[in-house]
Amino acid sequence: MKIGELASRTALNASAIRYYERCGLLAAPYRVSGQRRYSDDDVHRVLLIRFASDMGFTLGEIKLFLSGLRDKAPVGPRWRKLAHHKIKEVNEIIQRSRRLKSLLEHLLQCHCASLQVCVERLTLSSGLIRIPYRTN
Amino acid sequence: MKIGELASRTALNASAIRYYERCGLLAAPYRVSGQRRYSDDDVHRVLLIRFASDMGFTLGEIKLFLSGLRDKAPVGPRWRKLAHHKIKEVNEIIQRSRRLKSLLEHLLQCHCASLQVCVERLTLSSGLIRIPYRTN
DNA sequence: CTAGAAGTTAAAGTCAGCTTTAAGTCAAGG
DNA sequence: CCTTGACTTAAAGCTGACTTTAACTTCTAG
Repeated sequence: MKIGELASRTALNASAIRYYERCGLLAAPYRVSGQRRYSDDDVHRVLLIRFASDMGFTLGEIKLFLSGLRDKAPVGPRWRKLAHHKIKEVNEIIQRSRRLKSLLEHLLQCHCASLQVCVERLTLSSGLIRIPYRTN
Repeated sequence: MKIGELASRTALNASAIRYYERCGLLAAPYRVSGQRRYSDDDVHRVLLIRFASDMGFTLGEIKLFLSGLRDKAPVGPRWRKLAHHKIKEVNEIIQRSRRLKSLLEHLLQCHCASLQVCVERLTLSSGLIRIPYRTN
């Protein structure tokens, strides 16, 4: 199939697919008079990339993960390390999201005189905000 | 306090604080011979901004939220709408994160011959990847 | 008084992840 | 044959959230 079909099958823009190729996420496909031709395998690969990207992986990480997929060995140690690291990150995201959710829910149903008061009370008492956890 | 102290107290760069001011997230503070002077209230406000930003709010959203905070009325309908919308978003993030986590955990402990096989099995059978859910 | 740290500005740079543009080439239908 | 739409490239543009730079001024310690 040509790039247009791959694009519509993966709900991506053709330019995004070319971009992935430039980034080394997709191998250069064979061509018919200059035009790229793809297989069903490529559809799967692109969908996998998109999934990972939706999940918050950077293209660089995805490239690493996929290079782990190429060599048909069982899951290697470099790959495992990456995965463990990502699981930690994902756990943090889940925890922080839950905190945010309860903050928002409280703000929606509380009976404070004003948001100002309410947020102040929350942020001062719960330690939600006072502790800087940005580590970069 | 001067901008440097506010910056170190909030673990931000002074330039970020000036940027927030330019964006309308912080009011222009009073000045002593041209230099900005801040109060403890400003520390709280900046920490609140940083928290929200860490939580994935855009600066535009934070501006809206904070403008809701300024008028000392109880939580207004515009604010409530915003909060409801954000809760939905956060729920999605949590769900997707959980799916990613179990995918990663499975990949780490499964006994597939290779990652290739394992991922293929998962992505083909579970619907994890085949259904495009990017709606933008 | 003076060095140097910290403040000021506007404007440009950075990063990711694409998209858009410009200027073409190729393919398919009438 | 001609048009139209899909393809090609390199390079520039976009968005968000800052950071960096350049060229100053102001504060502070010795």
